[in-house]
Amino acid sequence: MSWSGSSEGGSGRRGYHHGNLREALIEAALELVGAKGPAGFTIAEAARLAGVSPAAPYRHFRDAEALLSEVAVRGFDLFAERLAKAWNGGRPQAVRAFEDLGRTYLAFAREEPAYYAAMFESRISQEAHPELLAAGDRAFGVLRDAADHVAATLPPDRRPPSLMMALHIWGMAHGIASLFVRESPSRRKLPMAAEDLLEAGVLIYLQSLGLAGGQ
Amino acid sequence: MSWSGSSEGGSGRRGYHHGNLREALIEAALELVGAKGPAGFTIAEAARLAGVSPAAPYRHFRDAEALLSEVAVRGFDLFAERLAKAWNGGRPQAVRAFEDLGRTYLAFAREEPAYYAAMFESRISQEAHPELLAAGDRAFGVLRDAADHVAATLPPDRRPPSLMMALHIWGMAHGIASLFVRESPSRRKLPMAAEDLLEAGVLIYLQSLGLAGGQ
DNA sequence: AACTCATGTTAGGGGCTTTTACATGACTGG
DNA sequence: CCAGTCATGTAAAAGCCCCTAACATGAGTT
Repeated sequence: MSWSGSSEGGSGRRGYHHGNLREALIEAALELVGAKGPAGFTIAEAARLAGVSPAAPYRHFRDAEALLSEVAVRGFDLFAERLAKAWNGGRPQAVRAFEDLGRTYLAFAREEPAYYAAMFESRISQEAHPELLAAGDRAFGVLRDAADHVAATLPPDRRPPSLMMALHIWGMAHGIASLFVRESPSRRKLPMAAEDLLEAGVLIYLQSLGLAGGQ
Repeated sequence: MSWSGSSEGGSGRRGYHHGNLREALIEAALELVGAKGPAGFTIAEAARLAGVSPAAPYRHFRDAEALLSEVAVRGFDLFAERLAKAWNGGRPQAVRAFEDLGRTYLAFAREEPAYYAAMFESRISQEAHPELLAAGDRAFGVLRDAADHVAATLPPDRRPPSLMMALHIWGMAHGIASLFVRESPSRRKLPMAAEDLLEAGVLIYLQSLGLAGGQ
């Protein structure tokens, strides 16, 4: 047989060796997780999508969890990048930029369900994949810095611990994302967009700390 | 062979027929989910724990998801019960009781990881199991009522929409539970107990709405 | 041109899912 | 009391997946 000729579907192969299997598998995994959730993804099917035998992936990943973990790491990196862009060093207005961070959090969950699922819904043991924890920390670091920056606009005697602020906002954003943005279709209905819900929550929270909320 | 005699380990059987297989399977599933996460649970192993053949569970549950869904429903019911007990109609002090609700949320995630995982980390399609959605709504109803009650202590002109309040608190509680209480061992370390983190967050939030926070 | 080794393949053991046909025995009405 | 019925169990089997081992290929190196 040997379909070594040409006409490959983008991430195809050119002969016995694929040439870029590792990347092709990551792409395939992302696609599958997006379509069927982290539980629906299988190594065998990813291999099928990449056009190789079911055993080939094991040359590049110890097991299915390792592949999923790589997807999650990339997700965290992309997430951190988007968050950093939204924050933009707190310019032009720190509080406003802080709120944008929240919108961006939810937008990521909404627009990148596959990454989001791999990152937060795939039950990967962090022990076995320390780089995952590191990638997560990089993403949280953006939020942490932003909280620092915002807190610093207050006089020292009324300044809250910025780590606590960051954790509160992260928690609310993550909770709203998990409950109302992600999850299967026809999830619980909200009377408002999740983004607006979060923005209101963040505003109420910041107001309490003495940080003027927009108006 | 026929081990139909006596001496069963609690959920044993007494002959060809188990006698209480449905319940035994639910218990087994709960145990397995607690030990290995929703992904680690299998019908075959639950059947093994119950002492029946791998096909027997299908007399009681359409498939693995249906069994897991039943576990989740029971989890939501237990959750609602605990939340209602913590709220206790808002007595003796509404705001204080409201904070207890938050502690109870996290306590549930901490003390009932198996139920919590089945409820929130098992990716069951709500379409296929509408009773799950209903059970979840019953639990959220407690929070909703509490928010109503707390909001009503404010004069109408400064009264926030109680549904929004409930959603904010639910989101923060759920986010903190998901990020810092559940998840595998050695999860991200916090500088404080998750319960205290949440309580602080709720206090800050309520304060902003003009609801005196404890002191 | 021969060698080496990363990267593929085939084959296979073991496990899970779910269905189908069959077995058992608890209950029920004559 | 006894036969019939049906819920609930079992065994067998097809299909899929995981992961490993032994072997094949061919790209890059010397």
